Amino acid sequence: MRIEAIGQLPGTAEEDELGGLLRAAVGRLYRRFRSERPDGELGDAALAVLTRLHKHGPQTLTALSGIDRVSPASMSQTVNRLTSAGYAVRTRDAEDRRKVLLSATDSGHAVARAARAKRNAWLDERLRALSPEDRAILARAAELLEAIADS
Amino acid sequence: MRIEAIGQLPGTAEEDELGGLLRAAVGRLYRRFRSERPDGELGDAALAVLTRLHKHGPQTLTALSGIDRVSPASMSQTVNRLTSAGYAVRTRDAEDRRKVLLSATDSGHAVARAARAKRNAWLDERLRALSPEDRAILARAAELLEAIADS
DNA sequence: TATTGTTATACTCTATAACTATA
DNA sequence: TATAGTTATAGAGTATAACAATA
Repeated sequence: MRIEAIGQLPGTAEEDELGGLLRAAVGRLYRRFRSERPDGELGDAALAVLTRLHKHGPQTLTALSGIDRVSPASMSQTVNRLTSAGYAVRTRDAEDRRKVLLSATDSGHAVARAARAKRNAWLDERLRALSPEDRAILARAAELLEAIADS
Repeated sequence: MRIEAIGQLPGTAEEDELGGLLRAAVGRLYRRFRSERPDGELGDAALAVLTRLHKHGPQTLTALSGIDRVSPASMSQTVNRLTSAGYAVRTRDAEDRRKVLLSATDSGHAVARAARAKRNAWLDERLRALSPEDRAILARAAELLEAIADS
């Protein structure tokens, strides 16, 4: 606990506080999202991968693991849950046979659509209650947060 | 930049899409936060609880589980990790002996301070790179996201 | 040798069910 | 009976280490 010595300088207090507030808000909202999961459905990591395959088409395992900053080993296991459920398939790349392309199956696409509709219902309801200005702020914030996650 | 859509046709596809974009951004950033965890440190759930005890003082178990929308059983186990590490203590409420008050220990407070400094370093760096306008947007967005998580 | 992916193992986080203790 | 909390058990998600296959 010697790191206590790292004090926050007065001049940087505001943005320091923004970091803490942002982290807390993202953490709480993420856990809230997770708590909305209906029984027997895919977990959040698997659904995020399936949604990506649904929206952006086939991807290699390494690409998927890079996107979520997760180890390839971890992503391989998440993909196992999708293939076991019949929502995705592995295809060997013909040109570079080390690579594996993941694709959503027909039922995978259907599940991705349905899950989004169900799981975002309560979020959409809350967004509709906001002013157009606040929605615009959140739209811009979503872009900024994605950019930060990408960096 | 979707922010230009202010005042245009609220009620249709745009806010629908906002929900999906917001969920994706929050999910990706949360996983990014989690990937920054140094080896041997507390997990994100345990650190979130410790940070809360550090900032807001002693709380009952039920209160903590309500804040993170987690079952009391789950929170009890998260608290077990904190007490095992010596970062928090349980105290029986004298007036209602069913209740348990959780408090951060001295080393718990120190860890909360240190962990915040270490884990937010890269986030603070990215926030400093933004324009004051974008930081203001994120500050307001943090409030909105907290309010949504609370609702 | 380097890259791509997998399996084995272990830890965190979460849930439900069954339980104790107190009100 | 109702409330506050715990323990037991199981599943999702993650990591590292060790491995195989291909380039």
